[in-house]
Parts: sequence; structure tokens; C-alpha cells
Amino acid sequence: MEHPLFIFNTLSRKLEQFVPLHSPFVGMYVCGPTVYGDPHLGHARPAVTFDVLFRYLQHLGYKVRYVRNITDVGHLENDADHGEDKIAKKARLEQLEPMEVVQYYTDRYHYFMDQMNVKRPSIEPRASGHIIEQQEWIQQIINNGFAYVSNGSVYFDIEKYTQHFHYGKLSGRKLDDLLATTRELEGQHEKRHPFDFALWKKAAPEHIMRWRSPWSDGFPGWHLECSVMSTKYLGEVFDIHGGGMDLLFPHHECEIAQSVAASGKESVRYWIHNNLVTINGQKMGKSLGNFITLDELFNGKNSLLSKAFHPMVVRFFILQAHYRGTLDFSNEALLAAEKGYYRLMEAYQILNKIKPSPNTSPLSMEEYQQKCFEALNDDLNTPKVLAIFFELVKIINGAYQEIESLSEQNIQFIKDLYHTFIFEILGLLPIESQQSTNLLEKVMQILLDERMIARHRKDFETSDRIRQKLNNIGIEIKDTKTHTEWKII
RNA sequence: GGUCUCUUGGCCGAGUGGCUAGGCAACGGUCUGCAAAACCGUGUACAGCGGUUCGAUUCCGCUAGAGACCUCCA
Repeated sequence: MEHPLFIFNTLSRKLEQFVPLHSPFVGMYVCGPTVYGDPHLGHARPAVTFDVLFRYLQHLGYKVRYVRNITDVGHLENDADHGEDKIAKKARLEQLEPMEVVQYYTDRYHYFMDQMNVKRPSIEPRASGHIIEQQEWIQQIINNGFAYVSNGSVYFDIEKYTQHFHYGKLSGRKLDDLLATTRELEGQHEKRHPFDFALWKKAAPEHIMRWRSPWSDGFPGWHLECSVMSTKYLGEVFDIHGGGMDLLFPHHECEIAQSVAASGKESVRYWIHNNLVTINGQKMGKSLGNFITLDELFNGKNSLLSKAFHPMVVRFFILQAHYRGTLDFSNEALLAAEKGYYRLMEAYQILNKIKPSPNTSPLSMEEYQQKCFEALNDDLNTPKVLAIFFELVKIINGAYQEIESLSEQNIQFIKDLYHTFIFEILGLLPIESQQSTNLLEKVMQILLDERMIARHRKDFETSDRIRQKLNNIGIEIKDTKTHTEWKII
């Protein structure tokens, strides 16, 4: 690889050169959604972030196995629900089979991710399909002495673990601090220590989702599935584990502990975390109820939105910020992103209309390419890539007006840059204008001809009326020196 | 309360020890019958106070404000 990729590893809190364990193969695991609700903007961020990483690694020539799980069991609710499974609870509310809920929201998730041009992972395992493997892990951890059975549930023995290993190395937490701040939770009395976490949970009688086990009829603990499924498909040690910042503790910390307790090895080499989407400076999240679903975003039906936004605009919006910074949502910010996105895409269309300059322009296109790679290699700096492209947009527009000159080769080179960076790696696609049929083309031509005749005889009242009426139904007219252009907006 | 992070012009957001991204909005201009788009130009931002330095928005300290995690969460 001629361009070494550097990526921020949460484990070391440093920028590290990415070197796969078994090049050219790369194993990447990302925590997927818990399918008990519609996906919102907060789900889109990691999906897009790691989609870009996936795409970029592939572009660099790596053979990537990308695993992203579906959590369809195992998340406890510790409020008034007495450890009831989240999925089961929702099912009860809606009078549905749990698996029906799971299927519904999984389909929804896929649908919206497809809309945003997020590639499907190589493997998308479900927690409920790996109960046996999870039980095997639990047994292994018990055998190794790092877990104990209590009243049909199995808990991870943190104190035992810390005698040999460092619990808190990823999140930088100290056990004493944790001790002082751990809250009173249901089932606490079953644990030896308040910070022990469940590997297996005995199910209450009314609990729908349950499986047989040596310890009780119950369900696996909420941190176990990722450890089990990642190593099952990627090996005991693999390259990348990603997810949202909010999963850092306790979820990812527990994953490390589980792996070490089971196999003696830490399985993840590069921990990568994306930052959160905020709204009014606050985390957008399920529990706060301040989230905007992708469905609402795409159809505009939310009081915070002035209009519907195209999925590509949302993707662009996400990529305009660096993945490790918070991204503040607002209607205004989205409108700005929308404008910018169309500007970027229109410049690509204009490339086909430029008259190539016969003399070679002094612009070095290779330099732009180089800068794009440097930006991506510097911890996936997508906003910088976009900034570089907006410099090109200026040149493209200038060339169209013939105040800048681009040679045939220049034009082709820029097209190639678009294909590589914008379409392939950033995964932004031009929004196809609603299939303008041949008939529409012809009708438009008649209208524009009539308008041109009116303009020629200085009947601007008529020409403006035609333009306004077309505008009202979503067709925009632009007069250039030689002709009139139109497009559906 | 503990741990950690952040604070960039009207908004969103990159980045750097000196050469001041980008997008959106605004203003002036070119073009146009007028628009729209595009192009050109303008606004000289880095929370506050100290310190290090020839020089700090960028490094260090303090203060203020905001946020995240400590409980399921992308």
C-alpha cells in the first residue's frame, strides 16, 4: 500500500498506522442496531462511518470481512421492567411475536440503510441465532474461574478478573471509581460485587424469549453476543472493532474482559469509535426521546424539519463532519448540507458540457488526488476530502464559463476523481432526476420554445408566467447565453 | 460526586506554533429584460485570564460554559 492509513485507536488514544494481522485480509466488526424501534439519525452515523471505512479498505485492495450484528435478544431493561427483555416488552405492547418485531425492524433498518447507500456487511449475524455458542462461552469462562452461578444466573467475576488483568483499560476507568458510583440495580443481591455483569440471566416466568441452559431457563447477558459473534466469524484475534462512543463503557470494556477470561487473549487490535449526533447540544437518543427517525428525515414529517431531505443529503451531512467529533443536528444545518450537496453533484454534470481547452492547463490534477488520499489516510478525514472537491467545483464552473481552462485529460481526470472518491469511497451518488421520459422532454421543449418566442418579442409577462408555473410544479428554469436549461427540483 | 471530552466568524464544520479549509447564509459587483445559477470581491473567527515562545487559535495552567460516560443506548 503506497498510502499508509492512520486511524485513531481508542485503546491507545493515539493515531496508529493500520496494519492488518493477516494482510490482505481484514476483519472488521461493528455493533449493529437493537431492532426494537425505527432507525434514527444516531444509527445512521456509525453505519455511514464504517461503511466509508469498509469501502476505503476495499479500495486500498484489502479483502475485508465486515460483520455487523443484529441484536434481537439480551438487552435488559433495569427500570420498572424487572430485567424484562427489551424485545419481549415491545412485543407484548404490540401483541406480536417477538420475532415478528425483530423481523419488522430489521427490514426497516435494511431499507433505510439501502436508501443511504450503506453497503450490506459481509455477515449480519443475529444474537438469537448464537445462543449455543454463547452458552459455550459462559461455560468456558466459568471453567476458567472468572464467572459464578447465582440463583440460576451467571455473573462475570470482576474482582477475580482484576487480580490478573486490567478491567477498564479501554475506557480508562478505575475500579474504585466504579465502585463508588455504581447504582442500585435489580438483582444486585445476587451478585458478589455490584460491578459484576450478567453473562446469563434467569428468565422471570412471564418472560417470552427464553432458552434452556445448564443454569436456568433464561437468556444471555447483553455484552456477550458481540464477543461471541465477532470471534466466531473473524477469529480469536481480529483487526477492527467499531461502534458508537456510548458503547465504550460498559459494553466494549466487558467484551475485552470476556475475551480475555475465555481465551486469555484480547481479540481486538483497533478499537474505533464514532462520536454522537447531538440535537440542541444534547445527545440524540432513544432514552431522551429527542431523536429524529430516518423515516421522518426522508419524508419531512417532523416539527423540527421544514422539508423532506434526500437520503444522500443526510449522508453528505454526516460526512461533512469528522467521525470523532459530535455532529449537531438542526434543520438549518441540513438545508446548508443540501445546497452544498447539489452544488457538488451539479458540477459533475457540468463536466460533460465543458468545451475542452486545446492547450494544457497548468493545473496539476494529480495533486488533488494526492490530497484526497492524504485526507482519508489521516484518520478518515472526509470533510477535508469534500473541501478539496469544492475547490474542484470552482474550477469546473469556471471552465464552463470559459474563464478557466481544462484540457480533455483534465476533465477525464476529474471525472475519475469523482468516481473514486465521491461515488466509490464516500458512497455519495447523484440523485437521479425522476426518470424524465422522452415525452416529458418533448413537452418541455415545446414550452421552452414558446417561452423563447415570447422573450424575443419582449413579452416578459408571458415568459415569466411560464417559468413561475413550471417552478410551482417543481421544475426550475435557467437561462444561459445560448439556450434554456431545466431540471426537476 | 467520579472519569473524560469539547468551546473556531450569523449557522454547520476542517485545520495549523508563523503561510488564516470548505459548505450555507449576508453584503457589493459581473452576467441577465428580470430571475435563477455561476463567477469575482468583502466580512480578518478561534470562550476568558495567565504562562512557555522571537511568535499561539494551535503547547501548559487556571477560570467559565457545554457535553459524554458511570444504567439499555449508535
